[in-house]
Amino acid sequence: MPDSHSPRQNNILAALPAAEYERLSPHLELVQLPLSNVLYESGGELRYVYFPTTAVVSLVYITDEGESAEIAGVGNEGIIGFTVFTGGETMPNMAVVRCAGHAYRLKSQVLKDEFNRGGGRRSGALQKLLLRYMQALITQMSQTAVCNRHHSVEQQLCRWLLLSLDRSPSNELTLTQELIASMIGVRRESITEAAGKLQRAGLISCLRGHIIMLDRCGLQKRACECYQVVKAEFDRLLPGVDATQVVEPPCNDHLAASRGEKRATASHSSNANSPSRSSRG
Amino acid sequence: MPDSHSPRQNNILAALPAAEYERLSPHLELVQLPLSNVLYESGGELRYVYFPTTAVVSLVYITDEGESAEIAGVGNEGIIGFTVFTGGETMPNMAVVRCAGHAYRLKSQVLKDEFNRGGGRRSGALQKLLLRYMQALITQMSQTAVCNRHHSVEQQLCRWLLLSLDRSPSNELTLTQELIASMIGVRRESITEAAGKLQRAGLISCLRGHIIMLDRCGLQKRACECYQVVKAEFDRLLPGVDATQVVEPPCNDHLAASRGEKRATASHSSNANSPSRSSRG
DNA sequence: TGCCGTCTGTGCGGTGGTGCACATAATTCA
DNA sequence: TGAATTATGTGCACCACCGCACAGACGGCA
Repeated sequence: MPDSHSPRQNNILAALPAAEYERLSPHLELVQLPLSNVLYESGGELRYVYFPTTAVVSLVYITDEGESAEIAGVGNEGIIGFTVFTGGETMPNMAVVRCAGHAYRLKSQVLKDEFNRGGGRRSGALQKLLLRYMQALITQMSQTAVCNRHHSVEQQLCRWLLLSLDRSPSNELTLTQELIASMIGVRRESITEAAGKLQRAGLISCLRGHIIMLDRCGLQKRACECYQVVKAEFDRLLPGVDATQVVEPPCNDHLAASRGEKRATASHSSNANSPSRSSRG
Repeated sequence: MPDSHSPRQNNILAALPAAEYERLSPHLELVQLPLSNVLYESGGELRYVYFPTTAVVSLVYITDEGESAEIAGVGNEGIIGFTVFTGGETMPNMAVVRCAGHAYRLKSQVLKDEFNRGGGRRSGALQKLLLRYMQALITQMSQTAVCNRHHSVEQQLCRWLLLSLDRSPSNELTLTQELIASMIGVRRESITEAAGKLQRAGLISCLRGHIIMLDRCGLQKRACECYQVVKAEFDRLLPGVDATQVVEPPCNDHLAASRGEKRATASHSSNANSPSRSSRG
């Protein structure tokens, strides 16, 4: 909302100790990211890495048949362009701006140098932060895979909206159902139908490219577990500020705040327990 | 086939320069991994990391409803337990042995120390290798997500078989259709049906817990692009030996060897090269 | 040899999502 | 102000996969 920008609005940059931040700071460049802007293409190298502040970017894969699917989203908690420090340079997916906003960019080489710097035997704080973020990103991708396999469009829509709104400074998203459909990887009509249900239930309100969240708790109740799993891992792994930018009742009354004693039913550490897939629903 | 084991059968260990290998070597411990053995549970910490040689391990997530889905597989090209060096320690998924075999294990702390060592300003070879492997793993997870969304059970079965056989020293897999179903995340009957088709087409042969590949090229033709994408990234990112252990005609005649000019359809827009002029009101 | 447990194959109704066609509502623009 | 454009809502036939029930088939073992 405020017109003032600071790199510290990005959680990774915000968590850097002064010395490292000062080294990067002169190279950080504020850029505006309009909706649908492409930060890198499938197989394309990155001249810059991006630290979103208010923008949200999707990692998207397009199949040979032209179908699309979002792999993960990146907001002010993360960075676009990890291939720069993992060393592979390119990826088979692309990065598209899903929510317009701002980001700070940095020449890839600058990040690479700082990542490998880690003077002495203690590795640098930036490296530690980026590695932890990588793990959080992996969790998000894993959950996308699971969600794509097992959960309904409505559940996925709820998860997607919540994860997007967690990264948004307001209760509103500016994007069309068509765009959401291409992210979740289903028909536009399927989103219309699911959104209609949520609307009739008073959870959201849709108006030509604007979606307003009216009842966060309601959305959480309809979302699949994937939302909580991802959010919990982000909160656990990533430093400082809660990803949820807007102040809101935490709504944890009915949610398993103490997640983590799930398995156990299926298998025990010893061995020979094939992961069973018992009942459905 | 040979009864002799060596840590160098794992590609990461094989690619280590002598000095680093010698440091790790005394701590490497050969372990046998029977089918369905669980290396770590959801949310469980790892006392050891594992470098598979002949075993193949799946990262699997079990939903609250008891449904399972494989996130990625790890064979002799990789390592189980990356959370040790990303710093998060635990993950919401579990690691299960999908193909019985051997692996070398290493105390987590030893790996952590070596990872962070990187004496001087050049980071260590192990760190470089592990980071590149992370990227390959991420590609695999991404493709799992895409595949779960858009491709048929038959296509996914082909992909899964190929990726498993690439890591196997023979043309045969020892596992039941039930197990495959739990990995792909579908009913056992769906696998039976798809496998039946492949069998009638003469591509594979199934006999009570044994699957033999008869026609690799035929499988590749029926698999979705995901197999090629993952394999190409593994070949590109990971050092040395081709993951395919068995000598086999490469079968690249009909496959798009020159992948990489795909995207474009969805969105365009010039790259975010223009620094925002609103950088300060 | 015959029994039994496990693995594989098959049929059938049900359902969630698809692909298409088209109606209606909001926004832009002439 | 009206027309063109874009976004959303709805109906319908279709299909892949599900859940269930059950039949055969193979292998281990007494």
